[in-house]
Amino acid sequence: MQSRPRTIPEATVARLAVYLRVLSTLADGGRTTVSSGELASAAGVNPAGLRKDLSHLGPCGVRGVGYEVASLRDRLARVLGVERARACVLVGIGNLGSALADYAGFGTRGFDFVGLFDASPARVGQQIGALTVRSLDDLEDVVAATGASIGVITTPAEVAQGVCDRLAAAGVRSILNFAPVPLVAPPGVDVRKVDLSVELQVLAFLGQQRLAPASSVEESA
Amino acid sequence: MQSRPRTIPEATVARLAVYLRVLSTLADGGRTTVSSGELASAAGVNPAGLRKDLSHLGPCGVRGVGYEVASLRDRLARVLGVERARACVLVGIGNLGSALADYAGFGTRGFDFVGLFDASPARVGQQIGALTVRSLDDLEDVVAATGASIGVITTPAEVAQGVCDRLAAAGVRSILNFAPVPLVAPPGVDVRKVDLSVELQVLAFLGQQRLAPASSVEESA
DNA sequence: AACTGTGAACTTCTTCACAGCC
DNA sequence: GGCTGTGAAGAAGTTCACAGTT
Repeated sequence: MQSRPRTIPEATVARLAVYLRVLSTLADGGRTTVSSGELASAAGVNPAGLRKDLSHLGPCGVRGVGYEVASLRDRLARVLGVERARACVLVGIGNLGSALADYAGFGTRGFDFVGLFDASPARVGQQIGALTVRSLDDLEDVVAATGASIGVITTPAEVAQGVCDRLAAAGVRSILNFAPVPLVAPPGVDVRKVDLSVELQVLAFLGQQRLAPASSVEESA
Repeated sequence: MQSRPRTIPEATVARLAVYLRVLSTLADGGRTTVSSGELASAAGVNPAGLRKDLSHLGPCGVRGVGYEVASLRDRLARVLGVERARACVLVGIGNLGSALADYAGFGTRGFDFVGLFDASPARVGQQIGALTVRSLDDLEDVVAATGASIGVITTPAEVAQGVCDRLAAAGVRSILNFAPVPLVAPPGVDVRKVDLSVELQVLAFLGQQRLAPASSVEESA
């Protein structure tokens, strides 16, 4: 009664989200069909990998022809759950938090920010987009009232674990953490981390490693 | 005349940056030695994996004892190149760009922002931290004058490729791209991408997949 | 002829288990 | 005894090559 494997690999899910974006652009441009090669090149991946990614959803294209842009787009949107808007709360309204709260990219992809929170009285009351920053004291009430299932943490590292605990206890099931500290959450709560300074550091290291391939990793004893 | 392999895997480099941060915190707290288990737990990784990561640098610890906090910290800092400050330019001073320009985490990790650029006259002249936003027209001059080797792109997707081309032509060797579009760069120029809406989408999908493990990936035909 | 879907080879990353050293 | 360093096993992800379909 079920032909597809139930789980899609994480790496594939990330690429599906990229394909969805490319397909939306193509559809807006009036394009009706596209081949794996063309789609892969627009998404920055290998064509065979793209086909393998799509194969997790079952047959998506027509052999000898390619993929139908609009229907593949809709299928990806359905699989990724873009249709049903998911309520998100964001804690820590510093520079980064403000940027994310205002980031238009989220709204069109199924995410609906329903609460912005900060511990600092100076921040509370501030208006960002359509929302007003609220006191961290209101966190549990808002999560309960909105049924928010996703939380984003952009606080300083020192308080991130405490915020994580409160989000999990309030019923949030998925947390995106921008604070530079690993968080532990109870079973049933996913945490995903984005570490901006690590990204820069990796980039810089790989660049320097590429430039000096013949020398040892360290030159001093 | 060279005992270590010349290349460190990318996944390992990312974790080394995390270990460095944890070690700095431990050192500031007065800690002198630490075991792989403790360090791994603070970094959110498996102890055996941590030891394997460190093994790429050669022997780092003392068997039966552990690692010396300060010396391991210094060694990681040296390997990752934190000592020599690297000049970075940032293009696209919207909300996200402003947040990154102001992000204190970069300064302490070997990155020195030397130029902020935006195409909009309304942004030019704005003060962020110690820097003034400059016109995009000045990009090549500033890169040449400062020898910047790293560029960060936080522009809208439509102009990101053009900015990438100009950065590469001006001599930037490593680019961190926050625009939601894959960039192509000439050989010798690394591009690394951070896609915030993909991160949220993956998080949301994995959460929903975990909640519905028994049902098929899609329920409608 | 063109292009998808997929088993198989390959590479990369992670985890394990234990030898070696303090 | 305790902990590091590492070869070996295992898991995950990527790429290839081609069978299958229109």
